[in-house]
Amino acid sequence: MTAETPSAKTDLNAPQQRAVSLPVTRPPTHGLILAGAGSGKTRVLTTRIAWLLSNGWARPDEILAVTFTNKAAREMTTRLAAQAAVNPHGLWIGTFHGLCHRLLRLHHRDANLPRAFQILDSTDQLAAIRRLMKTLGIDDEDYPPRELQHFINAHKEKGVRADGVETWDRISRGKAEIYAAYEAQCQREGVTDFAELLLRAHELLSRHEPLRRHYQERFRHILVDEFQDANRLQYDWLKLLAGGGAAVFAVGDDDQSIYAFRGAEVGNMRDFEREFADVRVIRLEQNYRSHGHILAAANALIQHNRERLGKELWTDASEGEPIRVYEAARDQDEAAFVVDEARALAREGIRQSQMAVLYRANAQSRALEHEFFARGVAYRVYGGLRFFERQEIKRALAYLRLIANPDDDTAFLYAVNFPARGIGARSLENLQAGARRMNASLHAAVASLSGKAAVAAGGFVRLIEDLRLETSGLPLPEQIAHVIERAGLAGHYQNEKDGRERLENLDELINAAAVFAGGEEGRRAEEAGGMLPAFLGYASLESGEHQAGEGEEAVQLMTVHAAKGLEFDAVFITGLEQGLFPHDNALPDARALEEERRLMYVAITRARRRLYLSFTQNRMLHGQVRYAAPSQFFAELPPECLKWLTRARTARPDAAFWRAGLAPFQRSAAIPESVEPAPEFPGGLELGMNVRHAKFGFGVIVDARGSGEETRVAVNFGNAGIKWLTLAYAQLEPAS
DNA sequence: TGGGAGTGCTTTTTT
DNA sequence: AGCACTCCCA
Repeated sequence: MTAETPSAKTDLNAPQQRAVSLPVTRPPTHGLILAGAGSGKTRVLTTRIAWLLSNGWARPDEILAVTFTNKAAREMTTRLAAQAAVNPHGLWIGTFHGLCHRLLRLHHRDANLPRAFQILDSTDQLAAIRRLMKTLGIDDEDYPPRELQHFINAHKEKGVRADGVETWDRISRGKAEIYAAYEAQCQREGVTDFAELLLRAHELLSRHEPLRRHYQERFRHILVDEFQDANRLQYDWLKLLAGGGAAVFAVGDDDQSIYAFRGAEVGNMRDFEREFADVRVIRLEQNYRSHGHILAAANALIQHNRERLGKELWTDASEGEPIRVYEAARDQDEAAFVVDEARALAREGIRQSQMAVLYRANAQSRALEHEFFARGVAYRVYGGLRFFERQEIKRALAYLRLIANPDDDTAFLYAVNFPARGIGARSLENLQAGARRMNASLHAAVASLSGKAAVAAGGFVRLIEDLRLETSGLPLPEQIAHVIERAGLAGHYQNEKDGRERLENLDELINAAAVFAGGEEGRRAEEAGGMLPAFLGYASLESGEHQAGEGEEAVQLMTVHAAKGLEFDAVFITGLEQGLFPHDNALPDARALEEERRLMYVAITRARRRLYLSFTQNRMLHGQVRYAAPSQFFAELPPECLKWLTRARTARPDAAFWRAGLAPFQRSAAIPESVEPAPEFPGGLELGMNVRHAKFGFGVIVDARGSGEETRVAVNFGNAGIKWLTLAYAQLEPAS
């Protein structure tokens, strides 16, 4: 039976074939593969690698494959391993950050880093900045730490050190000074942050000629996934590495660029074409994933963007089912709808793990989770609170970090008085002052204390020293288990009322360490002689999501960002309300709005067969009820692709309506809580209807309370805000 | 010093 | 709503 069918799945189409077998020449021919959603991008990448290897064009160690997320790197490794005759172990496959980390560990001396240097995650980084400002005595009113964090990272991502920052006034000079002080602090403590990994690795290679030559000559083929997400520094890093004549094979889709907010520059794709001598551009436009209606909707939507390289997806597949649209009164109802449908789909034979519920922001998951849980439908949430970011995990890691590197002040402060050992704020202030005087770490400054504080802090220093001695030579999981016990974390959480789950997580940490130590990275670290630092690095770079529950049969809940690169039989895109998706922050900015639209494009193209779009009239967010009109994206989708499960919103707001300044996601005036929601209200009006008011102009009815003559309605008038009006007096007219 | 109550801020997205 | 942070009392 199967032998008769031409196996479209294993054969490549013509452009794919051209990409995979792009000739290997000298000087090199580079490839820029513009690969639309669902056009077989990952397959082209992995097949290209297999092709290079099996035809003898390259040895495994001559290949470098870079991705942006750990998930993508794992995926690529798995798919390569599945291709016969390819042993993925010799290859360097990883994220930009992971590879730079690896490079820096190997050459920490040349990079001017201590052997056991650590990586601050964004929370740690913010804490470090706050601490720094305190030491410097800088008011955080003048310089909000978050802003500084962004300032520092943005500059690092452009490859700019503190001494290269352009300043023009007092504030910018101040920021540059703090940046410089932050660099010095990190250097003294032996820590890096995410952006530092890239910048440091770039500097290492650009300054150290023999090393640069070594890697330039080693990597003959550099393959890049999701190239549209590269920031300036990452692009420069590639350019540097490829400078010795390596062939670059970059795959990307400008329509799926959704990380401009953190520095990704789609412009890199144009620069690449210009700056690399011989670049072949190949477009992959045939979509193998989605049914016709879904693809048509995606195409129509993205056409509203102006800044595009131009590309239109097409498919052989039939139109398939229409996209179902559902309007709910509130977020709970939306969640109930999703769960109902998920169950129905399961009865039709779609596996739960093949269903995804997507949302714009993590905060939206709560209502959904609640409903899934209450109805006993298996689900799994990605993102949100990551494993390695949990409080108890960070506490345990802080002790481990101190064992590896006692100068890590961030870790010191996180561990020193937890569990409580009588080292309070006062002692710590003294300690920090001492450290500053001595220009030394807190750990080193403990000797400068006197009195009771000296005893307590000295005890802590001794504890760290003891832990180091007691665990040295032990296998990693046992080291961690010992630290958890001996540092008092286990005891502390045993006594805490909801400490059970935390203890379980700590066990999970030991587990994760065992897995790490047994895996390839662990083996590599073993050889390099630094298992603990390597594991700590891994913990910083890896969110730890795949640790538990991977591959379980459950409905997948995640943000749209997290869904990029994945595909599902059935997809629910929820919270399609103006102000939420697209998000408020993006509305005034045309470029940001285009990014929101690309995000929506990514969301739509995740679906193979079935797609649901849903929105609510009001939603509980940040503890407040907010009201909204349907997302403007509804007006950008072809009506013939949509099937409204609730009353069709024919009165779609047109462009002029939005321009009129309706800001539909504004905070409401207080709801009259005591009054029941209106069951119905007179005058031919209803919820969601566009109306006109003599004084306030156009608006949308977003809520109604009371009955009969007492009926009051909340109308969102955009700039004028939300007003509660008594229907009997307000003289509202329906408007289209 | 440490815990409990009170206050204000968050949340867009992630390595 | 939840969380971090501050303030106040045992």
